[in-house]
This record gives sequence, structure tokens and C-alpha cells, in this order.
Amino acid sequence: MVSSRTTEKIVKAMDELHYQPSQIARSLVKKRTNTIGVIIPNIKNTFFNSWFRYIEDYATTLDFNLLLCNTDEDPAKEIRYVKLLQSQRVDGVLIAPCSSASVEYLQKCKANFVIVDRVVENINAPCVTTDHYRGSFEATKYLIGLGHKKIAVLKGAGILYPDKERYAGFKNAMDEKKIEIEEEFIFNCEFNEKIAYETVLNIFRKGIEPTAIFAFNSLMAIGAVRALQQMNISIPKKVSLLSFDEIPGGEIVKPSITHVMQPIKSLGKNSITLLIDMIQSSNFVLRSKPIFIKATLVINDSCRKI
Amino acid sequence: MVSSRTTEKIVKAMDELHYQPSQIARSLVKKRTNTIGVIIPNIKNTFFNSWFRYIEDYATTLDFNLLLCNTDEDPAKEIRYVKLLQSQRVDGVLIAPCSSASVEYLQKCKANFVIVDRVVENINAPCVTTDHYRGSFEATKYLIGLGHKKIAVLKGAGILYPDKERYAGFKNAMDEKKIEIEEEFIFNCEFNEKIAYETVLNIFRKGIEPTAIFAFNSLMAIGAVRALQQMNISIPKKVSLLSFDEIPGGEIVKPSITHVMQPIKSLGKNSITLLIDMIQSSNFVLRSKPIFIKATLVINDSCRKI
DNA sequence: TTGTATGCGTTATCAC
DNA sequence: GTGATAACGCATACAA
Repeated sequence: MVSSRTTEKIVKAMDELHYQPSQIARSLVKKRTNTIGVIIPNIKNTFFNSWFRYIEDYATTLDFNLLLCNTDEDPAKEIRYVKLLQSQRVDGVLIAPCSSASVEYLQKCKANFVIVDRVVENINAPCVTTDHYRGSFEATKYLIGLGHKKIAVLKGAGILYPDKERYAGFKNAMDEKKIEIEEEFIFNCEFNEKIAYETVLNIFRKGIEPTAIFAFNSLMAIGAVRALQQMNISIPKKVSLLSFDEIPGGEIVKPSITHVMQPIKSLGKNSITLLIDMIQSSNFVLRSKPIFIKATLVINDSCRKI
Repeated sequence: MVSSRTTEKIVKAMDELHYQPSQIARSLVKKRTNTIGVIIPNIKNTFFNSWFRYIEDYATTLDFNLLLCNTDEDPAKEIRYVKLLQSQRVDGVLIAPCSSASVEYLQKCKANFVIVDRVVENINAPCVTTDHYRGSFEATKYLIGLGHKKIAVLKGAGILYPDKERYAGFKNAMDEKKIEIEEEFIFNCEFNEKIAYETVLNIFRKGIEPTAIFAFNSLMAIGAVRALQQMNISIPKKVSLLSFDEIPGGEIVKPSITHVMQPIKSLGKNSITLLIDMIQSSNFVLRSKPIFIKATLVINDSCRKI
């Protein structure tokens, strides 16, 4: 122990010289960087930026810093970032992966990591995700309950996990009620607003007339709204609309869109605490099942009984 | 030079062992971390996340990594983050400061840094910002040109730079046309949606009847729209609405809101290239004036001639 | 309590 | 061109 007088003097000198101890020298010897890498598709996505803020606030209280990496769902960028984080010797990484390669790599390096938002098949790793399947299943059942059978689906290419699960949820809800799914009602819009917009324009030009549209994310829902507005097709009078995730500015869009709300706060809490547990306890026990968190259906004014 | 055969073998071994050289050991000796700290109010803000993505994409091509810090406009958090970045020995920092203390600190440590979005008075530091004053001035002139004199302003507390400049722009445009500004038309809504919402409700309940509302950011504009919708006051028939920044989901909100658009791409390019210039050239010459970038008025359907 | 040597994983600088 | 060695700034362990 040093005397309090000495301590005081040192602190004062540090202050005057604007000196801060070098974390990088410290990291070198302690083999701990107090840094967590975060790999996500895009911070512009409302879901991810809300989640990120939750993570950051929690991590900060434990003196962890975050290195943010956006992949744009590009596997090449993703693996580059994984290696970058490894060379930075981050203590752990949170990843919403678009490819299994990066996850396998993390596993091979014996890195601490938690997969979020997605489940990677044949990989046994800690994972916390929305129950996309169930969210979509419930939403579809809701539409069916309102009398809809001709439901157009705006989905992705069927490669990403949430996309697959949401479609499976939709399909099973339809199957359960013995409603046939027609190919011409299912559209790959690549989770892209513009493509969804054009798709919906085309749907009605071709005379395909669904009574409801289920968009698998908010961007595609926006595209749908724009198209319907342009064609003067009333929501929900002529066609009902349901979206996965709330659309940005959702509070002032009329009619307010019925949507599946992901449990962002709970996802945040679970993912960051899980990772920090891994980092801090040397003998971390991996539970083999992913943690699924329930999404809730927020019923607004965009779906109508027929 | 080593033989290409040896190189090959080494690379192969690195690959098999999943080895990446330690950037932190490298940083210690090179005194360069290839990391840039980014301090902003909130990544959830559309303006900042668009800007951030631009920065990231550029920085990545030059092998720089980004450490993201959100201050929530809290000076205490801000100074903590500044010191954190210093202890991490980042090569430079981009900051949208809410207090002058953190900027002064950066200056005292002789850090490389660029101020963005804001100008800090009495500080001579590289700076790139939107011309908030001119953007607001032009917007106000546009409203005046449509015949509006009773313009309600939803502003902040008058502390942050953009807030002050936008108000100055508004004021000078009004003064130029010899239109008196009445106190009861100016509202401090703290850049907060809910407060703006309640403020606008109150405005009309009290019988104060502006012909136009000028919201100093998109959150307050959303609050205003919600309030007007609730009271069934038509935009732009009964009251015109103009916003600084586009509102999220702006493409599908009816009527589409006329707004001042900030030159995000140009801000991004200027701020990151300026910082990297500072980092890379030992004899960087500081230009004494901030770089102001012009905002543009996007005329949509929410303002009407009276 | 205070001082001193050693090591962390690289790069750089020498001799060789 | 190759190989040994010091140095980067801190933590740790041990001796004084």
C-alpha cells in the first residue's frame, strides 16, 4: 500500500500531464483487452441499432469497449472482420452471422463468442435468437383467423436463418388450416425495399389479388405501402398488411401497421450477459440448445376481417 | 527476401493453426493502433448512423478499425470516452461533441481529432459541419415566401451548436423580412418527440394558431405529426410543417414532409479524409476555418401557400 | 513499503 | 539475406 499522500500526488501529476495508462501495453501482459467485437449486418437496421445500444450500455458498466463491424450480409467481409477481431485479441465476439464459415473459424480459434438473431446448423455454440418461427406462425394464424387465405408473402432468398424460419412458420400455419399455398403468392424480394415495391406493383398489375400481404421485414413492408399508396389501394379495406418488425416512423404512418415485435431488450440482455459469463468464468458450461425468445404480435389497424 | 516456397509454407502453417499476428503487440512497438475512435450522441439517430457507415466503409479500405462511443449528449459520458480512447491509444478521433471540455482535453493531449456536425467556440481545431445556419435560413425564407408569418418553432434548449445555428438562421430570415418573432411561438422541446407532441397539442388547445410549424429535427417533427393527426388538423391545409432532417420512413408518410436534407455523404467524406490526413502526414497544416457544407431544401407536400 | 528484474508478442537495429 | 537482441509500456514476482 502506498500512502494516501503519495497517491494523491501521483493522481495530480497524471492529471496535469493528461496521462492515461496504455491499455495496449496492459493488454499485452494481462492477455485481456476488455474489448468485445460486434459483427452485424448493418447498424442502420433499427433492430440492430436498438440491440447494439443495449449491449453498449451494459458493456460499459463492466468496462468493456465495443468494436463494431458491419458485414452487409457479405460472407467475405464477415470472415475478414472475424480475423481482424482475432488479431485485435478481443475478449469475445457477438455475431449475427451470414455464413457458417466465420462461425466455424471462431470455434476453431476457441474464441469466446455468442451467436445472436440466428441459428447456425450443425454448430454447437451459445446462441440467443428471436423465435422467428413462432412469431411468424402466430402472425399467420392471426391473418387466417381474420378470414384471409390468399396471402402474399414478401420474403428473402430463403438462405438466411430468420428468413427460413419465418417462412416455415407461415407454411405450417397454412398447412395446419389446410390452406393451400400457391407459388404465385410467394415472392423473393431480397429483404429490399425497392424490390418489394416493384413486386407489389406487379402483383396487382398482373391481376393477382391477395387479400393480405405478409412482409418478412420492415423494409419490404415500406415498399409495399408505397406501392399500394401509389395504386390507391386502401389498407386495410382492399388489402391487409402485416410486417415482421415495426417500420421506422411507425407511430405516424396511417394506418398503423400490425407487426411482429422482436424482444430486443431481452435479446440484448441475454446475449451480452452470456458472452461476459463466458469471458469471466474459466469453466463455462455450454448449454447445447439455443435460447429462443418469444416475439409478440402488435395488433394495429392494417389488417381487416373479411 | 525469403523464398516464395518458404513464404508459402509459413502462410499454410498460419492457416492451419488459425494464427493471426497480435495487433496489440504490433501496436505497442509501432505506436500506431490503426484504430479510430468515434464519439457521437446516438447511433440510433439516422443522421449519425448513415454518416457512420460512410466512415466505416472508407476507413476499412485503409485498414482502420472503429471504436464506437455513444454519449447521449451527456458531457460526463463524453469525457469518459475521450479518456478511454486515449488509453486505447487510438490514432485519431471523430467527435460530435456536446461539451467543450472533451475537445479541450483532446487538444491538450495533442490528439489527432476532427470535430463533426458542430463548431466549438474559441477552439481552433479541424472541423466539418453542415451549414445549419444557412439551411435553416433558406427553409424559413421558403415558408415566408409561401406567405407564412405565424411560424411556430420546435427547438432545443439553445445549448447545442446546431440548435443555436438553426435558430439564428430562422431569426435572421424573419428579421430580414421585418416579421416580428413572438415569444409564444418559440418552444423548447429538447429535441424530444414526446415533448414536441405535447407541445403541439398545447399550442392548439391554447388557441395559439400558427400557420406553419418548423421542427428543428425529425423526432420533433414526428411528435408534431402525431399531435396534428390526433387533433384532426390537416397538413398542409390547416397548418404547414417543415422539418430539419428527413423523418424515418419518410417515403410513406402522407403528406410527405418538406425538409432540410443534410449532406451526409459529403460530411462523411470530408471528416474521415481530413482525420486520416492528420494521422498520416506528420506536418499537417490546420486550416483555421471550419468546413461548412451546404444543406438542401427538399420540397415535398407538407407546406402550402397561404 | 520500495525497488528491480523479467516477460508479454511484435518490430527494428544491428552485426554476421 | 539471416539471426540475435533491444525496445515498446506495463504487470508481476521477488528481493531488499
